[in-house]
Amino acid sequence: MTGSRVRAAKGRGGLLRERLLDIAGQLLEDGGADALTIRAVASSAGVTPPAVYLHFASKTELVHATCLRVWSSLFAELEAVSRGVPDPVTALHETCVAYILFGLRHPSQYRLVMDGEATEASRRNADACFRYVRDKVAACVDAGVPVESTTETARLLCAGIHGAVSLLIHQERDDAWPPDPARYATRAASSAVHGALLTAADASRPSTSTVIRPG
Amino acid sequence: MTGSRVRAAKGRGGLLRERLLDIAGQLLEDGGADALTIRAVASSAGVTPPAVYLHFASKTELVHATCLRVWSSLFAELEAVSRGVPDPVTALHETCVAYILFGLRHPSQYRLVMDGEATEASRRNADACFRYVRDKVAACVDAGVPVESTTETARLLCAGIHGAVSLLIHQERDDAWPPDPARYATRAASSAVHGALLTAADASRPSTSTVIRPG
DNA sequence: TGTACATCAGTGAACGCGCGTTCACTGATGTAC
DNA sequence: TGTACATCAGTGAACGCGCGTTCACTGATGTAC
Repeated sequence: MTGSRVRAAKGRGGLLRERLLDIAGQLLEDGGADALTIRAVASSAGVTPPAVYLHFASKTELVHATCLRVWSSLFAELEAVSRGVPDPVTALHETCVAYILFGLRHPSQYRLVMDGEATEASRRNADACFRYVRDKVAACVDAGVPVESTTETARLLCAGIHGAVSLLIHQERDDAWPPDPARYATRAASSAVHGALLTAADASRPSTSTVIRPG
Repeated sequence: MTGSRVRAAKGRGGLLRERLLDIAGQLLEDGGADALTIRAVASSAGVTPPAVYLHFASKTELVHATCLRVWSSLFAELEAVSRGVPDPVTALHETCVAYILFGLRHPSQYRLVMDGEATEASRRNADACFRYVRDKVAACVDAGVPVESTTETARLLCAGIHGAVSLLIHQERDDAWPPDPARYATRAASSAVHGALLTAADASRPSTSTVIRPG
């Protein structure tokens, strides 16, 4: 319903495709996954529903393409943040902070790619994301951080940072909570990194005697 | 479509209500939240859709009642597990393990109450669950475990255990992964407990020098 | 003990809704002669 | 340079689907007399 749309020139049909993806991302951000319908996207683009099928074979493909964009921007943010950080554990921590902040900034997008149905491509991207974190963990191991299994450590770490995002996204967003997203992300990332590395180094279960260390 | 159903006797209309809730839980477990429709529940109970409205004012109320059951069983499992564990950190750890195992055993139920839309009652139950964990943390603090903020520690902990469940639920369930859910739950719980307590005790960010401790 | 009646669990058919998708079409535009 | 034509972006109307929900009804059953 964006009123006066001019029809694309002859070779330029692909322009609408990009526009539809922009709009899909916006609808997702504004109204969540339920707002992402063929009709809403078309209407928002000032076009009729069948026009969408000129560029996407089905709704599934439209959603799929939207997910790919989300993954791309996540990867871009992750890669930007740890560039030039020499200490590998610090770099890992920064990566986790960036991950959490991305999730908090784009809750609907995050939900779509993480909680949405597991298509083949979404699985591949989640895998790539996991491998990215695992590589960061491997760099820590190379630097002398003791872990039993790099893969398991990365798994624990991913669980921690995903949980930090997920818990916040799926709950109270109305109050003044969190008061400071950056602080929350930092502490949650610290908790995930410390927890994963400590657990990976030492298989003992926590008890009062293991967590109270004489200062 | 359970064929030969006998109609309830005169004062016994409430029996169908319980039956509908049993079936709703089963549908949820078998087919996820999308499978939980008025028509499916009715059909599964051998009854017509309007009969459901004799016991629930709307679909929302049916879902709501189903959620209450999930919360109840989660609380019951949590309370059973730490009974009689003297060491408070061990009790906290056992609680986390039980939480994670519950989520892994009932993925669809877990998703419904955690990822579903935040109704007032669902928020109240999530709050109760959080307070339960926080009380366990408080017991650790009473025993001498140093934390800056009990509430924040509990928050980090909940993020960790929720993430452990969520990550596993939303992904690869086909492969032989996890090879051993009990082991996964134990390690993820250790990671969450260690991470939360360590981060709560020491606000420094992780770096290589802080995680490599001379053995 | 027999019968009329109010009660209540459940039925059957239909409603409107938004959805994804299809199909025959239209009309502007670049291109070949 | 002018014109016929193939191409291609998009339209308009309609389809079937499953959903939640409504409404008038039916028929068994416990109860009052």
